[in-house]
Amino acid sequence: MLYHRYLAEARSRRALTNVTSAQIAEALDIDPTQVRKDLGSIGLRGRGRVGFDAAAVADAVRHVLGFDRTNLAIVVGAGHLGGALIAYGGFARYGLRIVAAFDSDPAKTGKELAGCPIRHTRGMRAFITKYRIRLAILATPAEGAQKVADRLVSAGIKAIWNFAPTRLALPKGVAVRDEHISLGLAQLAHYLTD
Amino acid sequence: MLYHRYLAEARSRRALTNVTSAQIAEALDIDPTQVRKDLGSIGLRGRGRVGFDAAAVADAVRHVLGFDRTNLAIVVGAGHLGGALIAYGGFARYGLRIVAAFDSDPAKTGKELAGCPIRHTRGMRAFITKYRIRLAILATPAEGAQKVADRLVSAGIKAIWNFAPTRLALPKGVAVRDEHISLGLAQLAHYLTD
DNA sequence: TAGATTGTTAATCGATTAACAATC
DNA sequence: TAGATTGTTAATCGATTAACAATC
Repeated sequence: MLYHRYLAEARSRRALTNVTSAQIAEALDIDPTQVRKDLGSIGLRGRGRVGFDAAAVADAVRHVLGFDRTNLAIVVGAGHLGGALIAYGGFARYGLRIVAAFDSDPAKTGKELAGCPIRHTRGMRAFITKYRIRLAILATPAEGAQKVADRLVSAGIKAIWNFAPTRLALPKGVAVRDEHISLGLAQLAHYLTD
Repeated sequence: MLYHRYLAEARSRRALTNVTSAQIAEALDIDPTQVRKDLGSIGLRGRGRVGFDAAAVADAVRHVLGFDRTNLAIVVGAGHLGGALIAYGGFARYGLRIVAAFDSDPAKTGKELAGCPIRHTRGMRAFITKYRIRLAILATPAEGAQKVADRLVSAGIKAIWNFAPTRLALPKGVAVRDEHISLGLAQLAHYLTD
């Protein structure tokens, strides 16, 4: 949901206590009725002539999105992209804590990046088991991705955030979210050729 | 569209000459009728009992997506993420050619990364004008993003691929594609808390 | 009270799916 | 010819929008 970002921004700009469905709708470019329905569906009631309690909405949205619970995660693949994901501290406020990165290249392992240790993939399974990691961020090249994913799953990973530009075949019960960035590129390229 | 990736993969696996709407639908988990409609809408006709000419479909899709025309692009922000985007060579086959990167930190400028020169943002406007760049990839922190975007637009940029975790306000006529990665995270986090 | 805003039901719109004659 | 697959029209489904009485 997009509500989260809007609320975070709006509240930081000015300390507003109430927000109407019309305001949210305006900012997000959707229908006010839609906003009222969404908010209603997660148990929020507004007040006539006043609107919704901004803080309550923000909290409820955070809760629904799961951002108020911390998930431990590992990054696999400490190349440029993996490094970017590790170094970007912004995931913390979404409840994501990257506790380690793994790479098969000994030249990369043994160091730290932004406080995050980079280990060799040898120890990956043991680490996952030991810390009961359920979420893995896959930032390897496309080639090895499927193999790595299989290993992750067999070690107990329940959700994979896939940045490798390939489609993974995974058993049911494991959630995957493909971040195929090139799709966005397609839209822009299309626009430019008009 | 997702057709592109499927076709590229399918054709590399085995040299197939014909492909049926059912096959594509199966692989992409959509309805066969949908596939026939989409293909029909871009002028492709299939043949009864045979299907579609795989090569023709691949070409037409590439054309519609604009991947058969090369777009020059610059990256702004040569941090971890910017570096990842530069180093990842995969955009070339989508018709994107990153010709330079810009950063305001003198410690980063003057070098090359994967054959791509990293320059100081001072010279950005002149560069955009000189090479008639229309597409910019924004990989700065959220804070400076809006300012950078404004400068890009005033220099003639027509499309911005925004990786900065913020919403940009831009004039009409400039296309923006927000790559808010955290949305994917939200989905996964939600799954894990079930 | 008066009026803005909600919650919800009904209507519209579009997209997805089913059905089937036409085609190769 | 026989049969698989298409192209397209019709039906279904869901999501979005409009309308309006209830509420604060």
